[in-house]
Amino acid sequence: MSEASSNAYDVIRRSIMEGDLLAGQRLREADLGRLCKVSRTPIREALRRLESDGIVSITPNSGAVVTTWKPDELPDLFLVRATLEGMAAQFAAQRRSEGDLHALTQLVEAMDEMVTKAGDFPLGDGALARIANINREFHDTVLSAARSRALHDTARRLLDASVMLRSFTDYDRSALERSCAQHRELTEAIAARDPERACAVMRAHILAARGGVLAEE
Amino acid sequence: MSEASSNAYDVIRRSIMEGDLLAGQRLREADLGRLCKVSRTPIREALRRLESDGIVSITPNSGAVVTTWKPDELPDLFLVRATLEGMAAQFAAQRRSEGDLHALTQLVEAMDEMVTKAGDFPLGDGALARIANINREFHDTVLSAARSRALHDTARRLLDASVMLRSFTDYDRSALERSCAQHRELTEAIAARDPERACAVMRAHILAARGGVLAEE
DNA sequence: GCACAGCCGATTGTATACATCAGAGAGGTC
DNA sequence: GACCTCTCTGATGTATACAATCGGCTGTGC
Repeated sequence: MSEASSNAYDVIRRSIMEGDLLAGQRLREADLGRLCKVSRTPIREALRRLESDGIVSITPNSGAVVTTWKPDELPDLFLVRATLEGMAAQFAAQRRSEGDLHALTQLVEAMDEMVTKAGDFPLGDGALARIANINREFHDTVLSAARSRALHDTARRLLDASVMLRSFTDYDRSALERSCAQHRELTEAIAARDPERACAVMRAHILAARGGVLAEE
Repeated sequence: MSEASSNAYDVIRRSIMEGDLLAGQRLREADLGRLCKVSRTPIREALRRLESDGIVSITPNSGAVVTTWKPDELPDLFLVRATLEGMAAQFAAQRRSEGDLHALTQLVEAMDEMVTKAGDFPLGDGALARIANINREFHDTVLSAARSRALHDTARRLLDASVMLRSFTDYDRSALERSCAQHRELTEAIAARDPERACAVMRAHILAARGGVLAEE
């Protein structure tokens, strides 16, 4: 797995996260093999890992597709995410290092810049993909700062699933600015080692996204 | 994956859950292949799935071992589990079917019988493995009754990790009886469609197990 | 006696060939 | 014309052969 397999895993995962492969799309092993320039064996291992990550669904003897979520499953998804990441924010406020804080601050700045300097709305795919990527890294950094293997491994799956939904797609300027402001406030709470506030801000932040997804239906 | 691979997955998983393969033990592909009577290919796929399930750890070019948990990781593990399964119990109280209730009742009866008719303590491995299995099924049934894919998929990993710890190992009679009583009370709360109580009982139940694990150190 | 380099066995990683299965499409029957 | 069945194609599932890598052992030099 040292090279071909983990490389294939990264390539496929990125393709899904960045929206090149859309939900429901069929993933043929031979095609992916050509894409990653390896044989089917490491591709199959990558697909199995992605399945357990929850972003690919495999039907025996039939093949793999990018995982789809039914609209009525989304409220629970975001609620569970809000609970877990809220707990992570709480722990992060208690256990963070200076390095964590530095990383969070940089990610807040980067996202702020992307949003404020953004041109006309709706944004192009490139800009949205970059913003989504920064957003994902921010949340992942909070999860790491919580210093809990159980929490990190568990919450990352849900974070990935949310990013996959591309619920940013038709975010308008005000929604993105609110999101930035919440990231900034969360970073402040973590910097101030205020666990309750960090938890509350994170919950509010994710439940806001939940509201946005529900409104799309 | 229709046959050999999923079969290998089940065999290895059961072996770990039932304590035949202990934490930290090396899992050689060739050995497992002989055990399951298949070639290394499906074994490798099973191991990759088990890794993402969190019960096997794979080091590239080095091999797979049964996942170990450091003592200082356990409090968080049980706390996250308590939160997720508490939420599941809450949803189960709201969304359960009559079938769910029937299954829970039967599992409570089965566990009760195992514990009350149990002979001298400490119990033998066989009796403990059966009790652990019923316990696992009970919790899994609650997760299913919550009717939430995000919650079920997420919480099952932590449940498996807890079962793997075999924290029952030196449960005495009183601890097992308390566990049974809590299962019974939880079933009552779910039957009565009382979400807050169901959540509270589940949290108390899991945090009791957490206390037991911590006391072992 | 100790440290280090190089070899060797064992194990994992990858590619390929073959077996098996699901689904689409043609052809036939009612 | 609708439906059923059969075949056939393309994909996945498995086994095996080969390549790459790791860890321990041995033997040498100091």
